[in-house]
This record gives sequence, C-alpha cells and structure tokens, in this order.
Amino acid sequence: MTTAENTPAEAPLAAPVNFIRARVAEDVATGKNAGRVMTRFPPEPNGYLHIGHAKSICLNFGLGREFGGATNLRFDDTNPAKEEVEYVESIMRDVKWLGFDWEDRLYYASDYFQRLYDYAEELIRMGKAYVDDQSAEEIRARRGTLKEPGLDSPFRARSVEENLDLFRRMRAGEFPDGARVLRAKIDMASPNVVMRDPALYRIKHVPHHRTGDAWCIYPMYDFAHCLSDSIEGVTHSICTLEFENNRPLYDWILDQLGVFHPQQIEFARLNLTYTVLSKRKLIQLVAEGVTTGWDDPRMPTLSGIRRRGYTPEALRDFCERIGVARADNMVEFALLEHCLREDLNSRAPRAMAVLKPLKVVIENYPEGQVDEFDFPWHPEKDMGSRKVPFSKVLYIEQDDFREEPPKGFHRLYPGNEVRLRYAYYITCTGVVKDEAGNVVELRCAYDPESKGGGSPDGRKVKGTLHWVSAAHALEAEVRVFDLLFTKPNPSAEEDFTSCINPDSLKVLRARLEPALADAAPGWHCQFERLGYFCADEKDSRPGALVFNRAATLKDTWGKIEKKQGGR
RNA sequence: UGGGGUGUGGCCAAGUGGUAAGGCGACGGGUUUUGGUCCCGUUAUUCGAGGGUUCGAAUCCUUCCACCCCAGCCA
Repeated sequence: MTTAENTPAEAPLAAPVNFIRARVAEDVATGKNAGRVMTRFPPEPNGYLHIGHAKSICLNFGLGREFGGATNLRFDDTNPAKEEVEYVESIMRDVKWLGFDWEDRLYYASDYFQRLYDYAEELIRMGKAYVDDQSAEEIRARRGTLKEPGLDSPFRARSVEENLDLFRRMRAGEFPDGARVLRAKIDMASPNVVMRDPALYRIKHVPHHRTGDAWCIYPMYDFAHCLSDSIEGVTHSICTLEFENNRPLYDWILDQLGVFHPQQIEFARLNLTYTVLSKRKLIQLVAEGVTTGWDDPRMPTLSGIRRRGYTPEALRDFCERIGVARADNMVEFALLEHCLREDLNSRAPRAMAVLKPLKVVIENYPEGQVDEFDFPWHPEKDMGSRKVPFSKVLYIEQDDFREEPPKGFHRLYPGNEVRLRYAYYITCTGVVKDEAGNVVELRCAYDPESKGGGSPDGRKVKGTLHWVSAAHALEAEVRVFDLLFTKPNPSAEEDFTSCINPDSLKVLRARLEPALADAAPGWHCQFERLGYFCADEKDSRPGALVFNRAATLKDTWGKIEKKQGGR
C-alpha cells in the first residue's frame, strides 16, 4: 500500500468544447488537409515547464488524440546562448509525467538548420531577403515607432549576388557577432512593426547543445518556427496570444516559399492567482535562492508541483476545467486545489499523523498494554487495512485541545468527551502545564466499552480526533507549504519579490503511525483531518521520512473560527 | 482612427437572433467514527456603456469606454 503507485484514476470525461477544438473539427469535416490533424508542443529548452505549459500540452496532445492525429514534441532550440540539455531532459520528463507520449516524433528545430539555411538562400534568390550591415542600434533607430513608419536600410537594395555572397560568408564565420544580419524584405512602413523587414538570421559564435560548432549563424524564431511546422506537416500550429502580431510574418514566409502552410491559432495563456508564471521571474526565484530550485514544491513548475504531491490526473483535470479562450484570464488557485482534492479523495489511502504533538496519558488504561487495531486504508473504497497500535501514552494534535473552548468547539477540552478515531472515547480529566503555563500534557480517561469508536449506549460524541501511539510512533519531517506570494497578482506589483510570503514553508517534526515506515518516495496519502501529503521524491527514504503537504482538507471549522475573530 | 486583440455573476466559461449551460468559490441545510467526503438548496431580469434594427438581441448595426499585445540580432 505504501508503494508510490496508488490506484489509477478513472478515465477522464470527454473534453469540453472550445473554439480551437471547434475549428479543428470544422477543418476535419470540410476535408482540409485531407482530414489530417497534426499538432506540436514546441518548448524552448531555456527553463523548466510550468503549469501554463501544461495547458498547452493538454491542448495540443489532446487535439492530436481526439482527432486521430498525432502530436510532435519539438524543441525550439534556435538560441544556443540560452539553451541547455538540462532543460531538454526536464521537459521530456515532465511531458511524460503529465501523461503524454510523442512516440517516435521527437524533433529539434536544430535538426532543420541546413534546410532552413537553404530556404533562406531561396528567399535571397527571390529578392525577398537581404543582408544588412547596420548594427542592432542602427536598425532599431530606423525601425520607426508604433505610430510612425520606419526607414529603409541603406543596404536594402543590394543585388542578389552580393546578398548570397555575404550570407554565405556569414555562415562561413567571416564576420563577428552582430556585424550583419539577414533580413526579410517586406515593408518598413507596415503598421505592424513585426513586418518592418524582420531579422531572419543573426551571427552568434556560440556552440549549440546539439549541433556543436557546426553553425555560427542561427535562425530567428519567426523564420524557424513556421518552417519547422511546415516541414513536419503540422496542420494546426497553436500558440499563445502574444504571437498574434507575428502571424502575418508566419504566413508571409510560408507563402513566399510556397511550402505546406499550417494554420496558426492563438489562445490566452494561463494566469494563476498568487503565483508568477513568466520564465524570467521563475529563473529569478531560483537564482536568488528564494526557492531551493526549479523543483521546489512551492514552484509552479511541473517538477515542483509533482514534488509537492500533485498528480498528473489532477493537473489534466484542471486544464480541462479552465477552458481555452482568447480573453485574458486569472484562474483562482482554489480551483487547482479542488482538482487535487477531488482526485486524491477517492484514491489516496488514509493514515494518521500528528503534526504538532500534544502528549495524552490515558490514566485508566493498563500500563504496558497494547491494543492492536486493524484500520481500513480508505473509509469507502476497499483498499485493505493496516495494523495500528494503541497504548497508554498517545499524541494528539495541539490544535485539537483548548483549555477554554470557543463557542462551537467540539474537540477536546477539560471535561469533554471525544472519540479517538476508530479506537476509544476519551474524556479530558486533567491538564499538566510547564512553568511558563503552557499545556504540555493531558490526563484522560477512556471508556473500555467504546472500543472501535462506538459505544453500546449509543451516546454521541461530536468530535473525532486523529492520534498516534507515542511508543510506536515514527518521527518524520513534514514540510507544510503555503502560497509563495501574499498578493493575488504578484506580477502587478512594482517588484514581484516584494510580496514573497515569508511563511511559505514550515518544517515540522511530526509523529506518524508505524504502518508508514516504508512509504516509498512519491507515495500519496491523506493524513486524516489534515490534508493530502506525499513522501518527498528527493529527500524521503524509509527510516528518514519526509512528507510534503500538497493541500489541506477543506476546513469548515477554521472558517467559522476565523469569522468569530478567533486566533 | 499606428496595427492587432478582448470585454457574460467573486474567478474560469458555454452561448453565434428565440428569451443567460456548467465548474470553482461563497452562503444555507441534511448525512457522517475525517468540522473531510457525499447530498439538497441559494447565488446574473442580465451579458463593458449608450443608441438603433427586430415580434424578439449577449448574439445584427452604430457610437463610445476599459483592458491586453507589438518598436529583441528573445521565444
């Protein structure tokens, strides 16, 4: 039971409609591309995948699967200065973990460098591209502004022969970085700035993680992406809204070259409350040591979320529920939590753990006696059972005792009777305090007749507490996480780091029931009444358990107490 | 009038001329050996605003307003 793999989730329901699905369905119905559907997920390997990428992955792979097509994984690796194999590997790991399979269709834009280069020469021969000797600053100065047209480059009218010669010499490494660039010859007066003779190739004497020193010129995104899509026969090239301005260029390049023309479709990227999802900001969190790395359980990266204890099923469900549209959005974190709870409620085994232990001595329980109970792993589903020992000295949660109970509190307080889950009823008969007045121990009396957690006389107790036998308890580290930011939209702040939550991590020494002794890293369970937890995939091992809290359970009492102005 | 987009309840989001789906959240209530789960109910006379067309408009026309994206040799 404590192995990492829990009961697999049931197959997800049919995906809801959205405008992209509708459009693809229409294309299939009208016989466009002979009814063929091919999508791709095209990450740049310059960072870890985050939950925003999950939306795109689910969309792209979902479309491929739904329409009997296929989805490629293609690394958009056209900027060697920023890309690394570590990222390539993490991306493949994360996509697989999310539950998608690119089978034998693993591609890299760098695989196409020669073909791309050939296309560039073709454009030059058609008089549609030219080599510009201006510096980056000069080009910028002549680009014009959003409201004013740009000026033609003094090198715009070069002959095809000269352009070809210069471009070949660029490729041969004759010029230093930044000396020249290949530009498309479109329209410097275009109201769309993207169309003002965009750069197609730049010189970068930087080794590439896959092609090594083979190239010193690299294609720009706009040139590489559309042609890579075309080469792969992608029918629907789905990307986020900010690329909408680039679509005319995407279309222009493909039209000039007369090659297969995929359809670019844009959708609104995901924004999540209390988190940041821009690569720049995530890199900053890692670089500045705000988190322990890309896979810190507080990070919205897929590796962080996985380590936190989220399941791929929950994430896929989340991606279905948020929908796909073109309006800017900000999805509440509560929806993500809901998806996890819903998934794990049905499949996670239950266990007892006390996070902040308070010692309880059952005064009328025989010294040295041990009851060994057999508790089900799940209250409704048949998941078998485990042995749980009960003895004279126990631990309960500090939060479950109040010397002076607030209104509506039906846990333990002096004179009150509660149920220890599945075990016995106990009544608090005394409180032991230290010199400072802190409650350090409770004296209680149990009712032997209530064994199993019910009583022959049928009397009701309102509270049921989780507990652990002190002598048999396992000690474990439990990491309790909270939101990384204190504001719903950190990106709206002048400096997003100004609202970092100083209490986003609390490390506790908890006591666990002994059945958890050999919980495997990655194992999920519910600690009864506390939340869903997962044995840390990196740091936990039998004998030195480390659990992460993925999400709390819904807490009605906490809400009531908060309203009462309680602590 | 630089160009391109978007505006439906607190948050997502269906709806594409026939009289506002669904989910999350919130709020009530029931069940309950997890104050969990589950169940039941409530939560937009109104679709950014105004004007118009129509028997009928969130859907069509029109004016206006708000917000987002674009001036990397990043993607």
